[in-house]
Amino acid sequence: MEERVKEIKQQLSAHSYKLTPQREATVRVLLENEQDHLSAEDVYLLVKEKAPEIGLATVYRTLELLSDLSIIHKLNFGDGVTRYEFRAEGAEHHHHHLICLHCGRVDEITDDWLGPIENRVQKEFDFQIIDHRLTFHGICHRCKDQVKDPKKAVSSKVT
Amino acid sequence: MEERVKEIKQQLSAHSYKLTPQREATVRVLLENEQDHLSAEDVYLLVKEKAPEIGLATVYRTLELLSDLSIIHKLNFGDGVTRYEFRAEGAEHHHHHLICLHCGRVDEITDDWLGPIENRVQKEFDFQIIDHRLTFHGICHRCKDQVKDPKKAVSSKVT
DNA sequence: AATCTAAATGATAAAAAATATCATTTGATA
DNA sequence: TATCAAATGATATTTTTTATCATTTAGATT
Ligand SMILES: [Mn+2]
Ligand SMILES: [Mn+2]
Ligand SMILES: [Zn+2]
Ligand SMILES: [Zn+2]
Repeated sequence: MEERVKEIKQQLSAHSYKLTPQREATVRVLLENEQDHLSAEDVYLLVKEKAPEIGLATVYRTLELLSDLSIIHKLNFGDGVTRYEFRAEGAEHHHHHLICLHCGRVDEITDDWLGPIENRVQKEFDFQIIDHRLTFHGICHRCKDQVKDPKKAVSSKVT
Repeated sequence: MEERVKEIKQQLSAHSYKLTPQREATVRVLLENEQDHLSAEDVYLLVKEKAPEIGLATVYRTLELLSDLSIIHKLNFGDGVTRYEFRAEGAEHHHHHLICLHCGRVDEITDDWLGPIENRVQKEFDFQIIDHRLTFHGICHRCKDQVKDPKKAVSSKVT
């Protein structure tokens, strides 16, 4: 935790940004909720608990900054809000997500399974891949017994 | 074109919805721009050209209806607006997209390349897949000569 | 053809998310 | 300690989407 914060401080200084108390509080909230996918509003409410004077705009600005520096990733699960998550250590690409249409939970595939497909894309489309987004929508293992007809679980509300 | 419209009319009636003039105009705009990925605002402006009296709310309602009936797909390319496209004939799943970070163009992979990965997901995660979203961000074949260092083309603005 | 009625529409208000503005504060450096 | 660009907080504004509601319409029923 402390090491991660220090590391981020260095990443910021490397680009001559300061790790202000507000930024540090935001970073800590993100680290403490690393397995979640928090929205800016989520982060704001959590940061307020430890730094009540922080403004929403600062949270947005900090998230944007961390995203620009590739310290965190911006995510969009099609529910109308941008979500954020820490980027794993050496992760080259976004990892994959499994979104349950029944309970809403989000699971992760942290290994990159797209290698072979990306080779095909580069070859067949002459498209140089920089990053990707892969999300599966379906029924998670926790819900499978409660869902009789999975085909009826509509994903049309999700983009 | 006429057959497609008639077919959609039947899909609507099957759920006791009417193909009103406004809905038909909207459907025609979507059909005439089938290879694009139009936003609601885009559709609205195009529909206005042939049916100037239409209201924006009606366009939103129509797009939502067509999406609920799985006649069109809702898309989110992380640029802040929801986009829409006709669903291909027998398409089970969303097709894949290649988004160029340099020119913004969107190309498509209409074949479903995710079969093997989906099998792994179902097996290893006990997750029953209903649909998926796969997008690649990178440099398209048209732009590759203009982009010296593709690694620098940042995708951090995109969710 | 005239009447009826639920569905659909258009205008517009409201909500929700994100960004812009600007006066004030802060923190690294001299 | 004084300086000053960077950062912040409050809040206005923009943008996208949804909700509300009075009015109109399409299609069924006489
Ligand atoms: Mn994740
Ligand atoms: Mn497409
Ligand atoms: Zn579930
Ligand atoms: Zn391009």
